[in-house]
Amino acid sequence: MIDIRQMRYFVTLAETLHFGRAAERLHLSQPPLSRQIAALEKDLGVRLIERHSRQATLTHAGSRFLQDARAVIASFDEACRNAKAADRGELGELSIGFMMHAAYTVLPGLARGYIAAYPEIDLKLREVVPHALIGEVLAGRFDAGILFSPGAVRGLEIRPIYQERLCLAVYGSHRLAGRNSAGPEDIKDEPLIATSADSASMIRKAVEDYCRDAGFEPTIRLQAQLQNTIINLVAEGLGIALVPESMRRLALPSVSCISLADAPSVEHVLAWRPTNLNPALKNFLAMSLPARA
Amino acid sequence: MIDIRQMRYFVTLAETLHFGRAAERLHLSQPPLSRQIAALEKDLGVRLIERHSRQATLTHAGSRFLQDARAVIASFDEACRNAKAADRGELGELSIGFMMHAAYTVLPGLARGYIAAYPEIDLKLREVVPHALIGEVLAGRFDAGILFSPGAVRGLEIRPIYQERLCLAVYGSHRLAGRNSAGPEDIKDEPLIATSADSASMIRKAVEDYCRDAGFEPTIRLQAQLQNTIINLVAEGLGIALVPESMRRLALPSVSCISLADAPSVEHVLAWRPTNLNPALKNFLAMSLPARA
DNA sequence: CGATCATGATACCGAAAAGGTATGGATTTA
DNA sequence: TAAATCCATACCTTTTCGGTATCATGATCG
Repeated sequence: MIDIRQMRYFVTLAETLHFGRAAERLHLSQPPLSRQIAALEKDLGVRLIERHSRQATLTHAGSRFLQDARAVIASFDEACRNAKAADRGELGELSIGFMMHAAYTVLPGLARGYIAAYPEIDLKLREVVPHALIGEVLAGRFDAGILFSPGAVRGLEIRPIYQERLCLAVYGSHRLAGRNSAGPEDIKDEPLIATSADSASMIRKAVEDYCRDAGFEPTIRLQAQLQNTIINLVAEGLGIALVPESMRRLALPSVSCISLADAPSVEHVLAWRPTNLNPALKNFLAMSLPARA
Repeated sequence: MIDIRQMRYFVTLAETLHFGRAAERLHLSQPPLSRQIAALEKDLGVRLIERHSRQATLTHAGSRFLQDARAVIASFDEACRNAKAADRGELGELSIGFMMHAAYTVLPGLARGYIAAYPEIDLKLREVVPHALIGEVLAGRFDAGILFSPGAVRGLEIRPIYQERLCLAVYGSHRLAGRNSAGPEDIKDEPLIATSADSASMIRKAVEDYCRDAGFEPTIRLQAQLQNTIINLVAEGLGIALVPESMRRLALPSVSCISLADAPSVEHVLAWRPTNLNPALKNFLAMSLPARA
């Protein structure tokens, strides 16, 4: 049966039009080359090269076959290279699910760095509401997720990549609006706006712990799912809120963010299934280490 | 070394994810398949398939390799098919040089028929002034030429494909203008417009022979290279001319073409080098036979 | 929990194929 | 006409391939 080796032989022969020199270039003696070419022609049922006493010439079929064989060999070699590249995690696909907060903190740098280092990886990024993310990663719909630390989850490996402090968002006419910093005592009797426990429970928990450590229960007036909503409601004067510092970016002019003494913090983590064999994931994880600082 | 056979094995294996069934489909027993896959993986330095006790799964590199291998195999098989098709003259290139007259007679039908029968042949048609055509065919710049019969030419095979009669082109106010037919006696003392001997010598020769057979020498007043020019000069009343009947098509309204008794004729021939090995030429020649009538 | 089954790997053997050396035949060159 | 060039062929050795038999490892089932 015809194989790629015969194609390589033929291409070299076609380039030299000389059995002896082609064989030499192939690190082969001349008779095996003659035989392989003859076998190739026999299997194809087509004469590819015309042997004259002085110099050989390609037949029309041979010259067509030369074109095609070059293309086949190139794609063959590329297939082999691609397999290795895919194995090294330099070629393929990597899908990352992330919660919205990550878009304001670690995601941009991480994605930029990864794309620059692995341009051949098709990086798919999709935002997912935080509480759905763990399930999606577990189900294999994402190679990794960026979310607030959910504690230990069976079947997931988790690594902190970013620690973010909360700050106090107040509306312009609020009594704290001009302050540089605030402490837990300042929010003791303030009605707070917070995320519902099921959407971004880590923030909610951090807020509650912060208040409890100071000896009181927070007064949650309003619950919203999205941080944008919370900021908006603060702007409308319906209450104040503890929000991640990165949310400053989407704070409206009428909202000011005040640093908190001993500010509570929430942790961004990477989560992935340790059984995930996507080689691209390894590189992504390796790259996410230096970015930790 | 990796070869295309291992790729085929791998593709089948990847499609079944089962060594036993893949081997069966390949008309092979299972151990050789296992060994070939192992060898493939070893040569690539990449694990392509994960063996579990219940079912095998592709690694990421394997699934990439599957895509690529399919493409390689397809192009490999196509290269082989193409070589055969090229050898049968169904794929490749065929260049035909033709004199202008052919565009009014045999060329359109021939080209249409050939293109319809051999759509994968890149048919290159180029008009060439008649007296240059023989040289170009001899030099190999055309696979064949369509021209007036030049008699025997060393190194060329020649085959008549069309016999065309000459007719008499006269201007509107000429005394013969109303006639249905004419004979040699009618042009005895007429000043004729003819092609120069070096451009379309066959027509010139046919005209001269026609007159000489009737016992007189033609009076050539004007010589032109192109038939269009001749027709134009006739229209301008500078003389009358014997032109191939197909030239009626480009006759101006003021020119009428009159049939000649015992009309002289010129022969269109195909000319090609018998040493030309282009398989497409054989088919073209075969096809030009039925068109002879 | 042990027997059985399914699945792929390994060991070993004979057949096929590949490459090497020596040489022959045809044609060109000196 | 002798020498040289070039590809084909003959023959041998080595390598590779596929086949059979068998083993190791988990999964399945009574």
